Amino acid sequence: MKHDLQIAETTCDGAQVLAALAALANPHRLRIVARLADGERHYVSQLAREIGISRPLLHLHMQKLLEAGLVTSRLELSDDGKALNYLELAPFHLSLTAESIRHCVKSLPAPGDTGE
Amino acid sequence: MKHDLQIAETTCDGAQVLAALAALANPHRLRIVARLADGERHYVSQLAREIGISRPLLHLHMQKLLEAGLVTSRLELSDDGKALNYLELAPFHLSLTAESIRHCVKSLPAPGDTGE
DNA sequence: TTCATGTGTAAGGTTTTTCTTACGCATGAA
DNA sequence: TTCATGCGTAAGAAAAACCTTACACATGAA
Repeated sequence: MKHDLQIAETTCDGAQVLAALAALANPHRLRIVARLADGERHYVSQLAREIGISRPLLHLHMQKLLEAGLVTSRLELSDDGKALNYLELAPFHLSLTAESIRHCVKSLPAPGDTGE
Repeated sequence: MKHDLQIAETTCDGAQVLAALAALANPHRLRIVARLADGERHYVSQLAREIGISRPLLHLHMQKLLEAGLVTSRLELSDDGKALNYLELAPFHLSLTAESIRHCVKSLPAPGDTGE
């Protein structure tokens, strides 16, 4: 069985939780995720039109979702030879509670720490 | 029975979800929440010392948590007459999935909309 | 070739967030 | 009074996020 990206439950990597939160804390990116969850397949130019934002802007937001691991991308060749970049949701479940936060904050680098 | 601030499950106010995400998407604020969940009571000057940040900085982050409704504050008078501002966690449960996001994005104002 | 489609990214400006320093005001104790 | 504690907030710098415009490259079709 394939597991979802279970965030903040058992694994509890503070940095990962933080990345997911930052990635989702934006209206455009929430809309992107929402679209990608509608059962259809979407490539980036198409998705940009659907959401009503420019392609470079979508690319920027897409990048954050990719880096957080919430979205994956796959380049495909269409029938007429165009290279289409299809986006897919990485199934995730972010479950946050004061208690779960208390737990996963322990794995956060200290305030002045650079993580080295 | 008193309910938690159930975010993104049934209520699904897009703006509220967004506010909660933005409020939590910061390492200092995660630490604040974590501290407030340790069972002790904390007033702001004390909390700032515990976390290791300046009081004005804590005040700033505190503000975001207050506005998102994740934290409440209550002014109390100590035995020696000082006014202490005690912070408390509003019990919350943020459960986010692609599907739940798809649902609550519907209640988000349109991209160019100012919400009026 | 020219056009319409797709891909990416760099440069620059605006806006927001983040943080520090410096105020001002109140209290009780020394 | 002076000091240590608590409270809040304003002003300005620094950093990060956000967004637009413009570029470069590829393909198939007209």
